[in-house]
Amino acid sequence: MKKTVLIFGLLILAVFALFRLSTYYYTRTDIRAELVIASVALVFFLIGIYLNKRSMQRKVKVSGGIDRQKIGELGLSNREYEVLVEITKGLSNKEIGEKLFVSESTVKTHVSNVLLKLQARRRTQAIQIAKELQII
Amino acid sequence: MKKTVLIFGLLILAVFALFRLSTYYYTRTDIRAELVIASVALVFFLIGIYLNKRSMQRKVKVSGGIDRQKIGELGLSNREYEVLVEITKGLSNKEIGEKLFVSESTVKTHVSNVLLKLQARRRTQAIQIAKELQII
DNA sequence: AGCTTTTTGGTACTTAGGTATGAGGATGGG
DNA sequence: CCCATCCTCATACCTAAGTACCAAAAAGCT
Repeated sequence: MKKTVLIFGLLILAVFALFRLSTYYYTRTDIRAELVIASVALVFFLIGIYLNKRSMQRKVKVSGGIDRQKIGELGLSNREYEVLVEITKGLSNKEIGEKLFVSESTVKTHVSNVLLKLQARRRTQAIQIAKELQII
Repeated sequence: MKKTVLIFGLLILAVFALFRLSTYYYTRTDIRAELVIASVALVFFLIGIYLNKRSMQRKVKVSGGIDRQKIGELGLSNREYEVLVEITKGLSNKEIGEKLFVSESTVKTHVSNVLLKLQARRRTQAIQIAKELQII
């Protein structure tokens, strides 16, 4: 957040400096006015692209981020969430057990709890719901 | 594609007109030069944002589009693909049957074929693979 | 018309997924 | 220390998913 403020402050300063500079060139020198206007136009064009790209990137990050708060609201425990993640990768209960070093029974228990908390009837539905809630 | 060319052509014309207009005001009238420069800056700033937004949207569309060609390469038939889509929505075989007005047996056959063609062992894995291949 | 692919559906069987219930060990807060 | 929560695992049971094999109607193509 501090970085954002800093960048924007510097940007505004630079814009102001450019503005002063252009009027200076316009009044005090004999450089052609078209050149001044054209360069100002170019610089602001680039600034527009830059700012827009920044805001777009932020949007992508937000939409691609996972909502950790919602995981808490749903009452999903650590282990349950881990199991959910493996489910979305398409693993079977057995494979999940091997990956997390627990028995298949344990995985089944976790899966059952996950389905309950996500209000899903099948693991495929859990995948869909988890995606909608942006917790994966 | 024609629309894009048209828009860009109009844009370039508008920019050129603006440029001529600004130099005209600058040389022939007594409007303050700062105003001219500032408005040119503003316009080009907005143009920068607009163009950037357009290109971004195109990117999003490309990344969000589904690869129909790949569906053909995989040998997935119409019905099989429809079933795959319903699988990714989290429906059971029975529900898919009701939605597509066929028996559960038929759905099972289609699912089996889909798994074979996607080289998946489970429907959850099929979801994952289909996503990677950008088929859904 | 003859051929291929698709779509449909069935039976029989195996495996995976999911539920219910209980229970013991680990952890952390009051 | 006690209680709640989490994690672990097991048994028993039922349902859904998936496989194998077959078969017939429908659609497309040459």
